[in-house]
Amino acid sequence: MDTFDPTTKSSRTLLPVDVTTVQERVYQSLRLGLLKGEFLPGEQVSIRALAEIFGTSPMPVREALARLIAERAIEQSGPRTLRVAPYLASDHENYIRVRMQLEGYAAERAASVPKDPALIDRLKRHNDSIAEALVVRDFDAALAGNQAFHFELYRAGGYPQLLDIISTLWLRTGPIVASARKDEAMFERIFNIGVRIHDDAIDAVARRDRAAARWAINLDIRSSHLSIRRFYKRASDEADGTTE
Amino acid sequence: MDTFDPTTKSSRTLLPVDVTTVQERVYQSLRLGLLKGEFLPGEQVSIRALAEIFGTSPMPVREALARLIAERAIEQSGPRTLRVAPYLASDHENYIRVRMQLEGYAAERAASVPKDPALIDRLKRHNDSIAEALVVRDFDAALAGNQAFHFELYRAGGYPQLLDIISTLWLRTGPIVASARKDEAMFERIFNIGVRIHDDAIDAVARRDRAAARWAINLDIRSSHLSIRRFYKRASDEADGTTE
DNA sequence: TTATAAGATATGTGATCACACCTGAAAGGC
DNA sequence: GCCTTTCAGGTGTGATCACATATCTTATAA
Repeated sequence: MDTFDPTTKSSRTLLPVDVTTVQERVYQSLRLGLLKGEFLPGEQVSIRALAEIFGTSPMPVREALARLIAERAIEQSGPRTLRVAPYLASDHENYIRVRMQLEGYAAERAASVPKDPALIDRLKRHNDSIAEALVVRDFDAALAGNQAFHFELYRAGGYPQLLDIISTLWLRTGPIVASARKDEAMFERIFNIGVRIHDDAIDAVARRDRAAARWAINLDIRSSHLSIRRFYKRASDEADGTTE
Repeated sequence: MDTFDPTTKSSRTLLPVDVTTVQERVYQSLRLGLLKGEFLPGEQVSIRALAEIFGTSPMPVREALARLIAERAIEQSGPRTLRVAPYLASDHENYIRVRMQLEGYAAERAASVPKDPALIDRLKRHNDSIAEALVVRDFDAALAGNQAFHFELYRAGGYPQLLDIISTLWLRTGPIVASARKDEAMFERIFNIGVRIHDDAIDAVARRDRAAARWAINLDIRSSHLSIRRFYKRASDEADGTTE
């Protein structure tokens, strides 16, 4: 057998090269960008412009965008125009309700799993990282920590399929939440409240109290939603004021 | 103004031509095929082969498949191989649980909406169409009627977003359910039971009994699931028997 | 100065080609 | 006869080109 067996030559320190497809990397990059708030809701995107940024041909971008369109993170606003899903008050309200159902259920599941001290520890660390990010006003890190906390919790429930659906919902609402960071004071307040609610959620999981876990997560979703809705309401009011 | 105004010339009887994109039609066609059971779970699909069937270039098929991959209806089983999502017992079990959460919630919502006799009438018609299809053993029609019934119900809940998520779940489990039709006796039994459960669901909606509506839909999902799981169990047992 | 029209630019969509790679069967050697 | 090798066909992937059309800019005329 003259084939190369990586296990016998592990001393070589040759790391496996990134073998994923270009399209996949573009997709992941766009996905991360959407979650980090690098795109504004309703912002128009162009295949060629993105291809230029990524340094690829338009082809991989096209397929990545096709996937994002299927996930409703990108939408076709016209015959030949693509844009990030915009903020629509009533639509967003519905997404929040669905998220409460799904994420509440996932939290319930996480709380009914056998006790896992390591899980509790990881959740606490994620939550601490949010608090630490807030004191240095690093909102990118706070956002990332929040996401890490929630998905750590949902992953504990043990449904990869459920996690999958939840993550597409985060992708849709991602730009909307992230771009509310323009109001730093509000953003800070959201996360300060969030950290406390997360503590309650951690307690609930530690006590294996399913109802309390669901309740905490639903409160977390709803409370941040209320602030964000107010943010967009104010923004649209101001826009009305300046145009007339 | 020399532009053509369709409203002033409506007497011409010229119907608006289908202006949708080729990619969109291919996508819808594949989607319908998956739901109708024209693809087997785990069946390998090829871009070029499908393009030949549709009479297009590979391009629109590529993008349509990219969308279906994002919806997890098609998956990449190898470096350069695409296939319809296969049946995996544990995965399917999880999908059923998620479906019960989501569709149960949608049914609950439909039952809490103001009374709508027209809705009840449409639901009854869909359910009758299943029963009628069964007596002539038209399983395609029964499958379509079942789908029409469920989505009519969920649509009544008034969450387009929720409907959207549910429909992607149906797309994933579609080939699995549809190809169980090979066992006609079992398929007939599933739908005979289903029709009765649907009656209960209709009653629940008419009475605006949210809990009963959720219970009926969950029973419908679970009961058909149990039969289908047994079908695949038997199929894999037989496969084991023939190979050894 | 304003409104209209014409041109330039940029858009997604579809087709075609090139490529690396995997999988199959057939041909060769033991 | 059985194993190995080789080669042909088919695969998704990426790049490039052509096209119709929407949008924005600029020039022209009132």
